[in-house]
Amino acid sequence: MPKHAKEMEALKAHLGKHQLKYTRQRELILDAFLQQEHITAEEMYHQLAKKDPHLGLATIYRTLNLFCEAGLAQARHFGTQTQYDNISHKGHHDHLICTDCGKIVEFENCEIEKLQEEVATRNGFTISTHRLELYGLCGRCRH
Amino acid sequence: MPKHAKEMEALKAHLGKHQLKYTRQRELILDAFLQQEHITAEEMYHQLAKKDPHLGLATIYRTLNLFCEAGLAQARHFGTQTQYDNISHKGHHDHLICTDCGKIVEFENCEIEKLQEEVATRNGFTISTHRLELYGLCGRCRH
DNA sequence: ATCTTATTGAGACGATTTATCAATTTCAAT
DNA sequence: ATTGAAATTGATAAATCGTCTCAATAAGAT
Repeated sequence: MPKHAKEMEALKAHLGKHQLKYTRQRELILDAFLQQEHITAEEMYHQLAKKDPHLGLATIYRTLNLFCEAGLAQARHFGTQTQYDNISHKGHHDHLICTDCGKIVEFENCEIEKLQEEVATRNGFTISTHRLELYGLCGRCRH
Repeated sequence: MPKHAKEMEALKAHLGKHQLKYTRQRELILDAFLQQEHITAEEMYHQLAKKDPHLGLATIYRTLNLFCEAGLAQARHFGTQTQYDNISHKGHHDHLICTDCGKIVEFENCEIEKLQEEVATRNGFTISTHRLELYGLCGRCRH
């Protein structure tokens, strides 16, 4: 049984529903993508540079956007680049960031997420992912 | 007394501290900016196109970035563009963002903020600001 | 008023992403 | 297995967004 059978089925379902085709390139990109928490198109391009067949950068972009439409990925614009987040790893997108030394601490808090759901429901939204960043000074930099 | 006296003072304080100058352009852009919840550089460029003096797009970008450094604005990347959020009266700015149509709903939730403080304290951080974005589908786009 | 320094506007530039298009591949129907 | 219509690919051109450059101008201290 392949490593990412569940996600591969989800992709195939989406392809079938939209008269799209299952290609070797899409399989390669899916495999690489599911091993990451998040990745940019450029990073993936270099990661897969040596694979056969050779993958063009345009194909990487097209395929990552396809994953977004299929519900496997979510694009997030950070700085000048676009990060493609792996939805199946979701839940760990929260960060404490020290504005002085740049230190980043990851955390997860179920209570906050419950409250987020409440806010979303109250506004008619269905949340697929979120991003929470707390900026401040870490213990060492406060002195 | 000018409409945005408080914010203008905050800007002047920042300018003074960094040997920067208070120009007619910066005043115009500040006035326009404070009347918005959030705006892109391009939108502001068109809004101010008829003003005297004429404002170059580069100046708009430079000035909005200056506002970020001065703590009056916060940049947020959505879609292909950068939104500059007005954080001058609200100390924070939380968003529900529809990933389909781009609709943005603003909200605030004291309980979430209390929990954020707890997380920060537990990790030795002192928070100065934060960013919370919930991504998903709005009611209209869910069908 | 003068002088130093920051700022401006216009356009060049750089980085990222999308559009174009001929050649190739998929896949359903023979 | 072969065929053939339709989707996909890779290379590159083009578009988009934001920053950089630089000569001219404006701010503000002396």
